[in-house]
Amino acid sequence: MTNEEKLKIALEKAAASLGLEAASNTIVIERSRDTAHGDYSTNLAMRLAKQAGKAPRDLAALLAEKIQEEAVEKIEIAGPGFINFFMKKDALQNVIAKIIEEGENYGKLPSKGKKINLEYVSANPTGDLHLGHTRCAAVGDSLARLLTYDGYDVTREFYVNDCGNQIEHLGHSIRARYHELFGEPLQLGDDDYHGHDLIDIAKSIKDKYGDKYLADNEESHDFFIRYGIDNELAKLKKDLADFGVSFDVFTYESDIRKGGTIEKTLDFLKDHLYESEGATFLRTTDYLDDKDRPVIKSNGQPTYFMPDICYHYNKAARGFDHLIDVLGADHHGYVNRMKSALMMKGYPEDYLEVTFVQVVRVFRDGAEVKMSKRTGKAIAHRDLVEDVGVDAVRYFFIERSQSSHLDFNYNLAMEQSSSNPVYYCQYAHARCASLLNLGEGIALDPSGKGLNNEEELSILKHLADFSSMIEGAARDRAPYKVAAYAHDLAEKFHEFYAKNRVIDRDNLELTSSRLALIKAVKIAMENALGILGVSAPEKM
RNA sequence: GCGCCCGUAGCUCAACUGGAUAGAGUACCAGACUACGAAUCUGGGGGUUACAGGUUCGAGUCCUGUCGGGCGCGCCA
Repeated sequence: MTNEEKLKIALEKAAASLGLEAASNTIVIERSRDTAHGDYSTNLAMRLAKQAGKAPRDLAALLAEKIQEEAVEKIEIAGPGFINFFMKKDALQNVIAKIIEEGENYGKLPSKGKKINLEYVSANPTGDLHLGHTRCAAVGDSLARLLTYDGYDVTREFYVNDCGNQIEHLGHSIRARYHELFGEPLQLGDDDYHGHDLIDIAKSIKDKYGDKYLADNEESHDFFIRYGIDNELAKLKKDLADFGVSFDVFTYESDIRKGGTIEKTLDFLKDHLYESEGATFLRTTDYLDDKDRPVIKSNGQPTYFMPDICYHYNKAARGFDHLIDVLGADHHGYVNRMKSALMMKGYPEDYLEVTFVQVVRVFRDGAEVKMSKRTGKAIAHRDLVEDVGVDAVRYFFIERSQSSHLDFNYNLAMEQSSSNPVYYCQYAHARCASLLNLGEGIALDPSGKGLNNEEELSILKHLADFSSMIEGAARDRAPYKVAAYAHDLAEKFHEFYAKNRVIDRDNLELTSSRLALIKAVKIAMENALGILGVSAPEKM
């Protein structure tokens, strides 16, 4: 049981003994920001003051008297009525043995027995990844690792849109480049893809098949599309894999559509459909939406929304307890219509959760670079990773809450890549490794004996908070909190290192304790960086 | 015009979901390696939390309005 839980129970009992009602969810235990305010604090007395008909400070004193909890060293009343808890040190020191024993599993929470489907990136296979995808990939992948740590059974999924207009344009664009290679003038429309990567694809077709597909017939039409999708998807997979991002399942829209799924789904939804101006609309306003949405265009073709409904029904049918989509914030209008569609099939409103990743605005050479796959002007994910490195890029995109807008200065990122805070964390890890190497042969003492100074206690407290940090970060879908934790840990370690000598051959007892502490820090750092998808090097 | 997100130090962002003196990084200034890695540490300046009201013991956080920015507004995806 964590300290927070112990204190909650003790407070609940204390309140009850005074005849006050304190539901456990109204009891908030916080880590004190200032060490002068002890280890934990609660505002309970202030919240119950009205109910008790007493001044907050007086009530706090009464509560404090009634609290019985062994791990508490002393209690103080402070400020407007805070109750501050000072915990006994021995419980804190146990954390070292626990970390060393559990190793890479330290901080992992027991299985919740719940399956989550997490979909992220799902970039269309029509061109290279840009920095918006980079942020979604970093956030989605870290979120998957974080939720796994928190005890969920996570399936990582990528949805491949291999149907529709964009794909037609892809096929047409490659065909145009292919014809260009045979000396014909380039014929690209406004809606086609102008990126130069398609030239390489066209060249590879010419190398492999010569002039076989110059004829304008159905076979060559389908060939260019198929070849384009396969090549673009292979590139996406490689770029993501090089970025440390992988998926358990790739679901193709073309597979979803097989077997008349769209027709069957329309039939299922028939009570929610109506015709207007030749098109078919879904009455999503009966649920959460502010407008009804077209599912079949007046030309008889389904809109993008229709197969998306089928896809989400498909995910739901696979037995997940919860669905999470990580989407760019420009899709926010999409969430209510999809939730509505799921509710038509009987799923609760919160079955589908959408985590939005805010747009990245990119500045280079003082001007904003607008995202555009068509014109090929956007900054490519691959170029950034090559220029700055995987660890620095991942840290940069995970460091801040994904819900905040991010202005990304490309020139600055290049200049500052060597001062990226990720190295601060990695350096702490490498220092730990170095110390453990130097101290090889000295037995580690994980009892925590003799670790009493300010820096040591500060590290111990932080280490003990690992699990509650995981819980909070997972609950808030906030991998950036793991980055903040890693940075804090590094800071506390560097501070300790600067003020204390670890290896002292004349004091082996303390050295043994400190080396065990170092070992624990190293493990915690490696686990935290692992969630971020950042490496933990032994040397730098 | 309507809806969603946002506005915090020169810049990029935090603030444990309403708590105590609003914190980090970066940039700038001044210090610290003849003992374990200076990719580090110590100290300093830098704020009317866009603005104006309101709610209460307490507001960067909640409510209303104003200003400013981004995104989205039935047959593009």
